Amino acid sequence: MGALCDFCAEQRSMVYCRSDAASLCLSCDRNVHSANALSRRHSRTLLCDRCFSQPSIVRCIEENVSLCHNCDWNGHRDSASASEHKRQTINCYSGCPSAAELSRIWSFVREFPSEDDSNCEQGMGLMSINENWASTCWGEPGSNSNQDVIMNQMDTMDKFNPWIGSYSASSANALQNRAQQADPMQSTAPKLCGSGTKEVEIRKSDFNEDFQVDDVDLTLEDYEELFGGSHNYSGQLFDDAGIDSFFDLKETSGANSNCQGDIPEESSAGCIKSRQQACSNGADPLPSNPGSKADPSASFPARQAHSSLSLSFSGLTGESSAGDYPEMSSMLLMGEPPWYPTGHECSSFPAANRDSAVMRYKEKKKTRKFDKKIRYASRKARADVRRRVKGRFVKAGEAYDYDPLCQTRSY
DNA sequence: GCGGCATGCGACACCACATCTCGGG
DNA sequence: TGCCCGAGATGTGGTGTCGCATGCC
Repeated sequence: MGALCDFCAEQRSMVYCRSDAASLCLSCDRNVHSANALSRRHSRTLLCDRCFSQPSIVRCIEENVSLCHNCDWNGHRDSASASEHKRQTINCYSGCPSAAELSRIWSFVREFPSEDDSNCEQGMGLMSINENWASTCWGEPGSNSNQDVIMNQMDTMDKFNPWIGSYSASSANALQNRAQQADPMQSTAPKLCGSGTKEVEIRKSDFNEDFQVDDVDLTLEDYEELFGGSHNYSGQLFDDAGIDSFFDLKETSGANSNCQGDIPEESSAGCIKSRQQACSNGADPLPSNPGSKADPSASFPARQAHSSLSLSFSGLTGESSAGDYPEMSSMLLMGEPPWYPTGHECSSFPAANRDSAVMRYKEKKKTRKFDKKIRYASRKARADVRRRVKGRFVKAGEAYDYDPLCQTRSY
């Protein structure tokens, strides 16, 4: 039995709307997202069958369950047999499709009740089933945002798999190995990376494209700051205090760590906090002014030189975009590929645990600071359709310059 | 090195009103 | 104890404004 619908609290929730941060039953999903043109653009996907709290990104054919990235990763990473499970990416959708349409795009789900579509104002006219989107397609494809990076990665995953729109753990591992083996800053030679089921040739140019190196936000140095100081503390990452306690530890011990030798005198937590502020800026992920506060690499020249793995993960981070792309922030976290730097002197940290810790840390940080939480969806819906003058709400009936129900704005 | 100016960016106020909360009957 | 009612508080999003930080001359 899954979670109840966040809206009616009666029906079992089936889909997850990231824009509303809500799990909804199909009926409420259609009602809520047929309210206006804006809400119709919300991208939704199936709810994870395991945690019932995150949007699912893949369908495990073997287990016949839809899984979010976290549950997928946790459920398939360890067992050799489980890792070979065939998984199919789950498309998201917008608009207010009928049950039949949903059944068409999610053919594996047999639970869609047939409902009358009459309550949808414009029905399928505005519906856009994003067949070509990967499971991490929150937002509009083609926009210059972090999700493109995710899309690239998902596309990359598909390349490793003979059947379109799906991937297996082996291919994910291949991608991971690809990230681990390729040194984008130096080597350009092709490398072979065994996937377990298929060998693929790794071209560094592809790798670089996927990584969006220039899009600086959270670099691997952050990871080193977070987890690289002394991995003897790894166990403490998994207690309730999570990464926060780790910060405390690092503040007291980081100076003596091999990995912290080049760190400026300010505390690691302080560094990260300042970076978060800079990253949360997000309005201009590519600051035109090098050396500005939004350029973390410029703030840490010593550490930049310290690590040859100063790749940017900016496109994958939640904090970089949560403010600007709230509807996709969580998805970014969940969709983050399970790679991480290896070969570093401090990389004795178990890889899987480390990835899990990173994910948990980001999730916690997101909910703590960067995700605007909509407490009352009804009020949001009301505000979405309320008319404004220069951004201010106006009385009903008064002249207005912004009609949210109209696609084109007049100023 | 210092001051003035320009620029960029974050924080915040503003607006209406449906909804929520809470105390009293 | 539970219900009802009314007053007050709350929250919602787009835009403009202000102040601070930074860079340049």
